[in-house]
Amino acid sequence: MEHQQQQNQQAANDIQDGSGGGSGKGSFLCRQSSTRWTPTTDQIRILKDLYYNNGVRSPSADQIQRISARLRQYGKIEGKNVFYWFQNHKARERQKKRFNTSTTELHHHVPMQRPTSLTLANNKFPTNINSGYSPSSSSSTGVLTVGQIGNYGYGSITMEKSFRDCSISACGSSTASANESLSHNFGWVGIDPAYSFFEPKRFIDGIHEEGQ
Amino acid sequence: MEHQQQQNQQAANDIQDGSGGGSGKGSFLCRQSSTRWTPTTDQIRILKDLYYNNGVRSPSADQIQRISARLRQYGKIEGKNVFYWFQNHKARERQKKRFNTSTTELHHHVPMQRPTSLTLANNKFPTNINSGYSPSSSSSTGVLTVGQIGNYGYGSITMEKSFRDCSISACGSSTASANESLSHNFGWVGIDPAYSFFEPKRFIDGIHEEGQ
DNA sequence: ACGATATGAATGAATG
DNA sequence: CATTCATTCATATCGT
Repeated sequence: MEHQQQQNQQAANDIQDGSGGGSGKGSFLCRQSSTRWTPTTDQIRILKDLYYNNGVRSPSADQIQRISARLRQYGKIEGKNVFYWFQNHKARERQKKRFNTSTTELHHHVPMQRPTSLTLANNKFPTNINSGYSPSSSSSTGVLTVGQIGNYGYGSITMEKSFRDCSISACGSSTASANESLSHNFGWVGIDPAYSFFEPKRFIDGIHEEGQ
Repeated sequence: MEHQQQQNQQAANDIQDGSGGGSGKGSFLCRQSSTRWTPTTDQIRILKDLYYNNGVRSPSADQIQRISARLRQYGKIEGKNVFYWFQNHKARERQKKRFNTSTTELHHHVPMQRPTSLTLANNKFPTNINSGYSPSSSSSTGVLTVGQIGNYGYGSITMEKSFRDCSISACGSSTASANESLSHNFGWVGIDPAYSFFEPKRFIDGIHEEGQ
């Protein structure tokens, strides 16, 4: 994300122990050969391309097959990886948005349906996530228009992070009003502290065993 | 926290690294200090308060907004910081507990990178967060905090989208092989407008193999 | 300075 | 589609 961290660890493909027998995760050097898919840079690039430049959000099973087949040349990959990738990418995008926007007026769905494309003339649906994105219903509507997507080049997808700003507001008051005591005025968090009752699950710490 | 280590260094400061000429690590011109959020003591205190005294473990997006807004008084913070904080705190607590639980001679296979048993029994409960305020029985002084948020400097977070993507896709053609992304027609992705929906379950299920 | 540890951030995989 | 868990990377800090 902000700054790719483990993206460089697997620049080459063939990360995960492609060796059939194995599970030789113990191998030094190649860490991560464990169970989880480690996308290569090429794979990620293509996935993002599909996501941002082609509006692919929830590819159909069929598309997933094709995509994974295509990505397989850059490294080991399975259909589910593609599936999860899109799911996660989309979910996190939305989630982040949710963190930082007010909830007071949350309109759940803006019934904005992306044109079934094929209009190729004025077909200019949001090319980047910043612009209005089509909420729901983007699921595999025939988005692609095999003909031409136009929009080559990543001119717009560069949302980057654009560091908030350099202003470092002090917000002094180190101890000024940092006195939220607690147990009483947490209305601002949304929990209801007014009653002494509490959720057994939450408080009884040693019990809720999340085996999972 | 576990045993506060940097708790004192940024007591009031205006968020880490005033840098400027600091050299050292920052040394980036305007880059408001490091890339990563460094919670202030007040922020941590409140977070722990919520965690231990109010049972907040996985705040909803809604709560995250409120919390981060509230914490912003004490320093720069974004929703994702709160989100990650709770995620991490919960996860690590669980991790530690895991060790503790299997106190039996589990010596074999401890893939953990850091047992970190050092601060184990120190602070896993509401006992003392650090500051000297009394948690549960805080005589409910009219704290009022919620009512008026100072909100000094930045009224608007304006944190753009703050997304990933910067990593590779944009212009860095690392391996040069995957060049079809931009100048390609994605016909290979297939456009199956007809049946669009796709059962994840079915797909995932049949996919769960592969492992080799 | 280094090495170890604590912890913020990211993301694959699941589950509801 | 939302949430959560597990893992892992990255970096700030501290101890020696």
